Amino acid sequence: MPEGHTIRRLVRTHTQRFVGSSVSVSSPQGRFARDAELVDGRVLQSADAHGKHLFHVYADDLVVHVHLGLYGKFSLSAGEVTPPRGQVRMRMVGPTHWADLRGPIACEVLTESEVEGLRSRLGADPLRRDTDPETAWRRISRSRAPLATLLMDQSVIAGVGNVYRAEVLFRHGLDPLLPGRSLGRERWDAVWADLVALLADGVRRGGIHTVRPEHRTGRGRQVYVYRRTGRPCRVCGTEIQRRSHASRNLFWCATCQAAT
DNA sequence: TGAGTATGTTCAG
DNA sequence: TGAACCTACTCAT
Repeated sequence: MPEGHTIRRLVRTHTQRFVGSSVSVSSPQGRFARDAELVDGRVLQSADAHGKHLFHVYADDLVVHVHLGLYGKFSLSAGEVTPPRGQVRMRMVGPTHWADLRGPIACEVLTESEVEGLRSRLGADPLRRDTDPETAWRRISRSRAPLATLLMDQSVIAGVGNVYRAEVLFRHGLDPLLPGRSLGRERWDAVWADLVALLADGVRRGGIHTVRPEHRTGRGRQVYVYRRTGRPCRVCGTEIQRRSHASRNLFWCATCQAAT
């Protein structure tokens, strides 16, 4: 699930397997071929992420920028490099491992200054230590837009997607349609702290698990409301609701999330 | 095997 | 607001 935690895990993996080594970069599919030539054979200096954006920093001010979008996926393999299967946008071959990227919405080479420009348009990232949540609070506390819109706005908070949005609103009993400026400072502080903890947990576990121990039932997906339409709320038993909000699915419990 | 659906973003109208 | 991008998974047949 490519929300912020997925990208952060890629940073970790790519740092372990490729950083410090010369990497062969190619585009079997062809759509990244011209840019791949710019970095092919260079040493990967670092990997980084801001929200859902992934950056591979090579020597000479060249950065591969990847955004997975809805479908994008990296695979990682060790040992013998096999012929590409399907549409491989970018292939990276390091000394011990190789990775294939399929279906991203963005895969391009940028300069450091272009990366700065891109990052300046992104909001606070709960997974970055250097992030400033005050910038997000300023936007939210002045906005008439509903929390459901603000939480998914990458220029407000970077890295939160539809699953974390639905789950964090539930965990704080917040009506998704509550205007940002009605939230209040204390509740915002709690929501932000929870996002930091939830995304960090997602990085550790490689999946989104948001249900507190006292509400868990068996195994399987551990979420409160995301894609649980019509099923009973884990807390109060009310049927989980679904509606389309700005062309995205929004899930919530009308009983637990009635707070105004 | 095929239909339906999805975690995201951008752009046209 | 809807289409496009173009991949993988689940479920029904």
